[in-house]
Amino acid sequence: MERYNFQKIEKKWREKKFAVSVENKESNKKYYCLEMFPYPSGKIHMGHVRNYTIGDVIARYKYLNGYNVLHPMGWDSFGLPAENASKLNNLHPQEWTNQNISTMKKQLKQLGLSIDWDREISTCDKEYYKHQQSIFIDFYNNGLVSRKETYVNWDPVEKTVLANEQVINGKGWRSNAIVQRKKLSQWFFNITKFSNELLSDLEKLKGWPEKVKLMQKNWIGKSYGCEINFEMSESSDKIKVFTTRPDTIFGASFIALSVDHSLSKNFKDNKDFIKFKEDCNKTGTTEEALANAEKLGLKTNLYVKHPLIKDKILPIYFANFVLMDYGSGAIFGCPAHDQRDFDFAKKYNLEIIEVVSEGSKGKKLEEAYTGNGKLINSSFLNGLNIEQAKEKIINEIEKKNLGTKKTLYRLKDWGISRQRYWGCPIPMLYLEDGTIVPVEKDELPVTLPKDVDLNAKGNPLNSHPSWKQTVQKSSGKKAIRETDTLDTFVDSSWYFLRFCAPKNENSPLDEKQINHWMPVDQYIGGIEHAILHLLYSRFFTKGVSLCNKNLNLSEPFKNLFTQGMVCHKSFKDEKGNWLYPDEVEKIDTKTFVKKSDKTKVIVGPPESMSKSKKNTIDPEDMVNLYGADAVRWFILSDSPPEKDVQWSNVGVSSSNKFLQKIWNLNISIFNRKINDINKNDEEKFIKEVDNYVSKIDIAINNFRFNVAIAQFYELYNYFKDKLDTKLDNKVLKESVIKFMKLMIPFTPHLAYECLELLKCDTINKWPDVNKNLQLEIKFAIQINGKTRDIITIEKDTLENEINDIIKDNFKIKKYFENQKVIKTIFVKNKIINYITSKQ
RNA sequence: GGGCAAGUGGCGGAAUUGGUAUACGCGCUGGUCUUAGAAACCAGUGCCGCAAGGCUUAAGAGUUCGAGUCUCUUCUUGCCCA
Repeated sequence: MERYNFQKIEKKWREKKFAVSVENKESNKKYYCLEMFPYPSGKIHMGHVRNYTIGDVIARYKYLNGYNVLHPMGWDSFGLPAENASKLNNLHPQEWTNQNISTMKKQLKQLGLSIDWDREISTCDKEYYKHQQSIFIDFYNNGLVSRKETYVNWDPVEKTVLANEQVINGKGWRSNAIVQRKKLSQWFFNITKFSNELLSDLEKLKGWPEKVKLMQKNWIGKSYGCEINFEMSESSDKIKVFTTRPDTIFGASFIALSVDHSLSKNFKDNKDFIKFKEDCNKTGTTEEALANAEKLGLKTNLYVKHPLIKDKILPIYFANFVLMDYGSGAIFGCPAHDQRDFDFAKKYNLEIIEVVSEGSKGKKLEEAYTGNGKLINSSFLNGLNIEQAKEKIINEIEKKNLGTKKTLYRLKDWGISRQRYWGCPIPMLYLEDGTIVPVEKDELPVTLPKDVDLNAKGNPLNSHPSWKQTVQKSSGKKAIRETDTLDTFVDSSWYFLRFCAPKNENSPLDEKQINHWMPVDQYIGGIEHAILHLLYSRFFTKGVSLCNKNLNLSEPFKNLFTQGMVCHKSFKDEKGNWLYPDEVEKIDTKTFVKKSDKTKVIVGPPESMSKSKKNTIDPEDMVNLYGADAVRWFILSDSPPEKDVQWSNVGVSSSNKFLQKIWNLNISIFNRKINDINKNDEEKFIKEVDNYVSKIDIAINNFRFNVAIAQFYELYNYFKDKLDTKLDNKVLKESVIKFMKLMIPFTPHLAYECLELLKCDTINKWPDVNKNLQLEIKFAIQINGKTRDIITIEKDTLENEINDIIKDNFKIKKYFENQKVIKTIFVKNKIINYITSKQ
């Protein structure tokens, strides 16, 4: 028997561009299957293999079920790693990126993915980013872009702005330098214009994991509270204070202001204040940094009147934990019920008045109490719970004209300026008269210059000798280009729209195609993008709909699936150096040694594959050794797709062996000689196979690929037993054809080869799925809730028939001796339970 | 500190959603074949017990004829937010 030669056969089908699932002209059902596109970092990794294999199973499954399937792929190809790599290798980011794309594309093709490569896009390609600039200008013209002075996380070594997630424990993620606060003029997308929609539309997303929706909800962070005006004690000036806990107003003991509060101008020449402001700017801007930093304050000589307690005055401080861009830049401190205020009050010896109590009176507070309870020491609020008190105090404040109810979101506008070269230039001009205007659309694209010094500190576009000098076309006025580039999250916030018509020259967004293909029916990617990428994409979808009335989109991704990571053991030698898996040799089940000198190796637990721990496995090596089908099969078989999977070379090797067995099963159909056919078992056999078809179909639909694969093993075992029976070869062959069709989404090369061999003429049609075909079932007999026997009976056997069947069952009989049955519970096709008691 | 998941053999995991716990795979053990090994094939494999049988889904309680599944308490792990 000829062995299955995966090298030869995978190559054959790859070259045929087999069943690329794009168009299926007869059908009008559409299905848009999208996996998160990769950053072209060099080579694909196992995470990509898992992500794209899952997507491919779905795309092929839907295609076989008669859908027109859009299954595109592209490259998220702008970003800092290209700049860093080019500094190391003296290679231009463009060339480095192109090389990586070409390597990774070859590798993806090896996996046999049903991707429509005619729609390939790359975000660093000016054919892509010119459209992005056009969308930016539309957003600008529709009030979705603004320019604001804000504090940013500044990395003093990299001389660049860091996103919050790039700040780790107050330090830059790359440089490890202590991050500073720096005021910069930045471009923003006004994502907060959609705060409420972004929150409420989450309810529409029935096909998203609850976990992701919850994370988004917390990120947007809607809360309500109120603004209260505190009158100064020495003048009629007022300070507007925002709070989410107006119920604690009677516990207020001080006012804290941001150093940027308008009142600070009175102190601009005060030495203490200048020093204090400098100190504040040494802290980062993340909530975590603010929470962990020591609470510092600077007392002023000013006081406000308490709005509800006659003759009570509160001191005013500047404080480092109050930020101008949250609320109004001023808070009232209620130390008893806010930990920051508590720390502050302890440090500066301020009054701590308890106004919410659990009931355990008399105890001295060791920390702020933020739990539920009843109001005390609060005049007309006494006795109410927090929610009631909030409502009542807000009413009272509004009635007395002291302030207003406000809804507040934790979500902030999206800062999109980056002081970097390898990104999409922001198409804005600064004219000599100080006005700022967008580049005119017929002047697009604003392309990146090729000759740039990446080793210069700061922004390379800014230090370029001539690039930023230009003129405004219509007026001929001299202008300076914006030298910041866009955050690369912008690039990935609309690529799914561009895939609908990637070659449309006239418009970034082809209305007809977008209205046809959108929303994405299934989006698949890592959980690490649960918040930002998905939120930004949702914002963009709403943004482009606002700018273009012919687009009617509210949400981009109908169904979302987040797959788990690929993990592997890590290895360290005795000195603590990380070792690659191929530097290690297995001696027995538990012992590993270093290949080179046979010294002991310490084995670490399975962890997400990472270059730093050297616990990576190169997918290309695996494909060369075991074949793409075996790699695909293994990565789907070993764990549910939403959970982490542990890579195992033994596992992929045994996948390869199983595929060989499948091949042998197909070959044996041709070698099988049956003279004496017995028709009796035929019906049962066909129904049993159809039952597996149904089970596998359900498993695929529910993304339970590991379960589907277990069913495949069972089905194979079932077939193997039938080879030696008197079953008609024709019947067997028809059933093997069904089997191979079910395999297409998982192992397309092998499946198509087998189907060709079997001369199947409905190659791209999924087998019919008929449910509940089983004729016989296993049935449990219980006595007092304990299973005493399992019998095989015809489906839908009735209770009295069961009683007859088990009458003489010796396993059961003894339990009825000296007992009477007092109750029977019968569940059709499942169990019968006899409850007995002594006679 | 708050929120959300999860905890099943030596390992990855399954269990039709309250009805046969441990499917399927890996590993391991024994056997056939082979000079030997690999591969392939056959058999076995939760724990205790010679057996009949008993026990078992992190631990403990509860609801139920019946709980891996529901409720409560505790412990452990992971993720997100602080």
